[in-house]
Amino acid sequence: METASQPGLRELKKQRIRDALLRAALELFLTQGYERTTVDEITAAVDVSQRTFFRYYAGKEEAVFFTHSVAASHFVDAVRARPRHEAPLEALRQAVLQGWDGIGETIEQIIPVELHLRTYQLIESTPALFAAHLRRSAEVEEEIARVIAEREGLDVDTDPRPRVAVAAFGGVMRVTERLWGTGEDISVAAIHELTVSHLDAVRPALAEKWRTGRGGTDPAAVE
Amino acid sequence: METASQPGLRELKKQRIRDALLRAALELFLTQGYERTTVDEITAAVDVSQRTFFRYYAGKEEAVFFTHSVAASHFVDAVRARPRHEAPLEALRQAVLQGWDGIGETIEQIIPVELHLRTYQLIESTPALFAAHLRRSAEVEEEIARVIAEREGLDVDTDPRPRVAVAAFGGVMRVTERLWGTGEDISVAAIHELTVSHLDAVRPALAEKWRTGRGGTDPAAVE
DNA sequence: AGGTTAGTGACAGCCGCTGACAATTGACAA
DNA sequence: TTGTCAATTGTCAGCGGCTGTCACTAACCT
Repeated sequence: METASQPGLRELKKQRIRDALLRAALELFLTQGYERTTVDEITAAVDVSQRTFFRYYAGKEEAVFFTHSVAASHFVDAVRARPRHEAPLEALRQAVLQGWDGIGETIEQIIPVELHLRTYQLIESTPALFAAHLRRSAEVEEEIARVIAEREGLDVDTDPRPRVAVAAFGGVMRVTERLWGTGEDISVAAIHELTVSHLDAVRPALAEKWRTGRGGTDPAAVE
Repeated sequence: METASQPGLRELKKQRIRDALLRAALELFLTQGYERTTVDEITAAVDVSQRTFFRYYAGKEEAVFFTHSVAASHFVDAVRARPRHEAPLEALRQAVLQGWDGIGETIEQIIPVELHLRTYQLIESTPALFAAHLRRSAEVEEEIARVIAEREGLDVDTDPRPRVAVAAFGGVMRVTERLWGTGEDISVAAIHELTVSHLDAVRPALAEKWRTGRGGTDPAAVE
């Protein structure tokens, strides 16, 4: 139950193993593929027993999403920190962009950012991981919906708008991630740009008259 | 390679086994829970070998989503059949409602509709199934996005609007399903009503000024 | 009737994952 | 330092999902 006072040899060892397992797992997943990598291979690379792996991570899946969990909670915090005068969609937009831009500082303490960014490619190309990713995203969205409801002084169980807004936003974020993750350029700049252009396309996309504003670079179309 | 010409004894037997396995599986899943039901239990109930189950269904998961696949392709067809003058969102809305209202005729030929509707509760309460459901939905959405793009004479890879519109719409549909599937009333009427109210809440939810239109029953708020 | 082929059962085996227990090793006090 | 206690690990056994293989049975076709 210690945080940063006296790491202790025991705690240090644990941290080292946890980290080694994570790196070994990700590296193997990224080179051989997720399914083709067995837990035995991972533990062999770190020289611990298979059982030990499962003591640190609930399964292969959890290793893949370890850094994603960190990023997700940063995102939730970012939404909470947005000024109240911002409209919900605007707050979400800023929080996401903020999350991406700060992904370096957030993740680098655990693993090289590049490794983290590559996991998106892995996730998008591995059905089982893609499914898990969507499920996790859904959980985050439920949390965000409650935050938004609180911001606006609403009850999530009475007013559908918080969940609806977050669901629509989340849907767009996921197509954005997918396009980015299946493309070649996995840079932060690329995801930032894609996010902006997709969010700018939301209102035009929901409008009746698509023939009006062309493409996704038209900012104030409709309404 | 036959369709409906001469069923043949062989084909009949296969159909009987496929159906028996499906019913047994769903019934067991719904009574004992998905994870707590083993394939051996399912095959024991039908009196075939475990191996045979895997010859008909890729896994337990596929059995759960068997009828969902049928419903999904009906939905895609419905979108294709919508008149071209309808705005994308309107076409999607009509197609979904149409799909729900006709779910009886669609599914009843395979299993009792009630069994199908109950699978939603199972899916929403089983993380592994929920994840799989989201993944499948994402696949359908990609297909729908292409249909919408074609309707509007656009290129999905150039204009972000088709995917964005479908993603936002899909996100809302999934929160709708979730609310419905975790509630008590799993009637078709209930999902129809929830769908309508959530879709009506989309535009208000994406507006800047939430303080204006209250709740999700305000039809023409904003814009 | 008899050869062909589809479909099944039986068996072996891999892999993810879990429970149980013994062995090891760090933490802490005498 | 040394002994005790508690935390961590390795080992072993086993379940369940899933797959490959192969012999066997039963439907199909002439």
